Amino acid sequence: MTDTPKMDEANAADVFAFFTEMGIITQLATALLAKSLPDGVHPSHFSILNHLSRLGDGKTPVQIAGAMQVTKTTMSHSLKVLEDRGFIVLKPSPEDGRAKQAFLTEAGRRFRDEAIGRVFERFGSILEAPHYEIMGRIRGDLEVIRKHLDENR
Amino acid sequence: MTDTPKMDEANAADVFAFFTEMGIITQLATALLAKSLPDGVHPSHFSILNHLSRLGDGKTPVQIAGAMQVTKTTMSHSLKVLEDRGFIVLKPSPEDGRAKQAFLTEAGRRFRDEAIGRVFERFGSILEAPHYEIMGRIRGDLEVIRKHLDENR
DNA sequence: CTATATTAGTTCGACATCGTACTAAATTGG
DNA sequence: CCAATTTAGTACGATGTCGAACTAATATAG
Repeated sequence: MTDTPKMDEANAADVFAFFTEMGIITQLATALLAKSLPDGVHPSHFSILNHLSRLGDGKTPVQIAGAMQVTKTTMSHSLKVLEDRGFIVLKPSPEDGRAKQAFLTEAGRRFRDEAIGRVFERFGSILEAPHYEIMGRIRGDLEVIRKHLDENR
Repeated sequence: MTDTPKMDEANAADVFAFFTEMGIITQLATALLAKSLPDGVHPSHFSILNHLSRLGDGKTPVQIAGAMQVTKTTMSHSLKVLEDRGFIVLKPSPEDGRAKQAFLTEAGRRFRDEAIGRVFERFGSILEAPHYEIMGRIRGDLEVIRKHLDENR
């Protein structure tokens, strides 16, 4: 009576279809985002800039890596790219000798603001009212799934 | 009066949250899938085997690439990996001199069947009734979004 | 029919991402 | 306090993915 609800064939098909759908949507959206960005700026780079802009800079690479759900190895590489482009600067943390902190430069902030304009424009020209409705409506459901997966990885 | 519904700041936040949520879920699910597979077998490889098993083999690389939403370059590489592992064989198409066809080998079929067992086991041990309910319920909504993005890329 | 355009697949170079292994700094336990 | 452990970041190699350019085969147009 205390059985964990087993995944049967019926569920399995739904689960599979669900994650497939998720993957394809993510991939299409990422491609769309990539089209809105100048050559050489990867969507992941934009995400980092956007993260620093929205939630404040001064974060450490490990913190950003955690937020972006990538390994610190990847973040180390991405931050180097952003630094080479002059969009961020990395300073040693005054509080922790091991850590660094990432700060947006003026150029980085400007780039992010301009890019987000183009991103909104492109997505806005494609999405229509029913899609906004769906996105708003199922957001809570997605959050439930995401949190559960995150807690059980 | 015929304005395309503009994306305003309110929508924008929802849209952003939506795609962020989608990306994270996809990434967590992919990581979970990767954990269910033996070393050296990438989730994308498994997806190809699964596709051939579910929808029938004999498909051309371009067809598979379309279904998996990757470029034919990527598919060419992936199929080579699968062929090297003895999971598929590529034969020239008898109907089109340019094309090839991918067929599952016995080993490939066996591998897929065993892998999907482990995948179901792992996902089944994590997902619970409410999650199945959500997945089934919002599947149609996701399909709407996916189709629309697919038609407008 | 023949020239042109399209399509299937590969090759090549670039790059994001990851896992492993390493160094240095901080934290914890005895 | 000191040793052992944990944590932040980097270096390196492997691999999945992509875009551009190419070849060969098919389809189309005149």
